[in-house]
Amino acid sequence: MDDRADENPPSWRSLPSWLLSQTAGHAQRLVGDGFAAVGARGYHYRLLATLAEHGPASQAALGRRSGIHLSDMVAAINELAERGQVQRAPDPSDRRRNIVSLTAEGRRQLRLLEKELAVRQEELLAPLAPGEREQLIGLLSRLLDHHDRQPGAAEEPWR
Amino acid sequence: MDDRADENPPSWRSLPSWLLSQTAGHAQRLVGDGFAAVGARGYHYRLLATLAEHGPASQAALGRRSGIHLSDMVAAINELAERGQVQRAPDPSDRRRNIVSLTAEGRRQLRLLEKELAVRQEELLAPLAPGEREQLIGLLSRLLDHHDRQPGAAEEPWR
DNA sequence: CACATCTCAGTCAAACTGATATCG
DNA sequence: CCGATATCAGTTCGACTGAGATGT
Repeated sequence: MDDRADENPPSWRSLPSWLLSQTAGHAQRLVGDGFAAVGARGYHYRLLATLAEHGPASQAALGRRSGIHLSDMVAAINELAERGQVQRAPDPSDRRRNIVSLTAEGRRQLRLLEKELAVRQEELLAPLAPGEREQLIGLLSRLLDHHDRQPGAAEEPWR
Repeated sequence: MDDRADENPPSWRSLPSWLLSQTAGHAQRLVGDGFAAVGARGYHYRLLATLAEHGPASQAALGRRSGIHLSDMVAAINELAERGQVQRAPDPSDRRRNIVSLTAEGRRQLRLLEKELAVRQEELLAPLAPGEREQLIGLLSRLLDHHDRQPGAAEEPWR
């Protein structure tokens, strides 16, 4: 009695914040599916990539660099260790620490993940021409830089 | 012994999918804070806006138009009803249905939310010039259109 | 003692699944 | 019996909080 062709786009559909969360949703689904196809999650990739870039590190340092919460590191590292992609070893010079390092298997997995990632970025940006992709990346980068540096700026007289 | 100035940006920071989810995160925080300042959530706004645009409707129809899951509608409508912003009444012509409609209070709240929303969009896009904002909106709209129409195209032979 | 590190347990928000009762 | 509607209960995922044990 009431629907079918009552699909006129809702008023909020062109709000920047809405566009961002919706496209981000699609992006996460695409990339998430890609990772899942290789039995991984996004944070696994971030962890492996961080290890490849900076070399072995304690869990705390890894957390700082990869932006993964310390409390989630335990489980994440366990998962990677079960699959033989990383290796945990006590730090002889500081017994509080576990030194986490990439294994050969981990390097192989990272290459797989990077391949998947590239495919999915392509899928994500499919409707855009090369120049437009650059534009988008540039605009988003500026937004991100701005808001990463101004965590809550202005507003409150802050304490 | 190992960090401090080891903050060179991670390799994935310029991936479109990463930029999207990070900026979307900031956007949701901004908008969410704005709504919270008036005691509301995002889905409250969507509900009120949908009612204002299409008029009174059953919960099922509301769900379809606002993109809110039926299973979440009960709670959402309860919350709005408690605040006197919407009103539930049985549909005389179909006793399965509740007809939900906006109250005067609901219209007032909607105006407040729209004002907050505008302020936060401005904050979100602060670093961009007017022309750039249009560019961004255009590019994101095209991505969203594309992926909304191709829910997962190809792949599975669908059932 | 203050502080860093690792671990575990629990919260929260948003989107989703499944089951049930009711009604047309 | 099929299908839509409303409700309730539970799950998943990510990001986060808090508390603890251990070590420097």
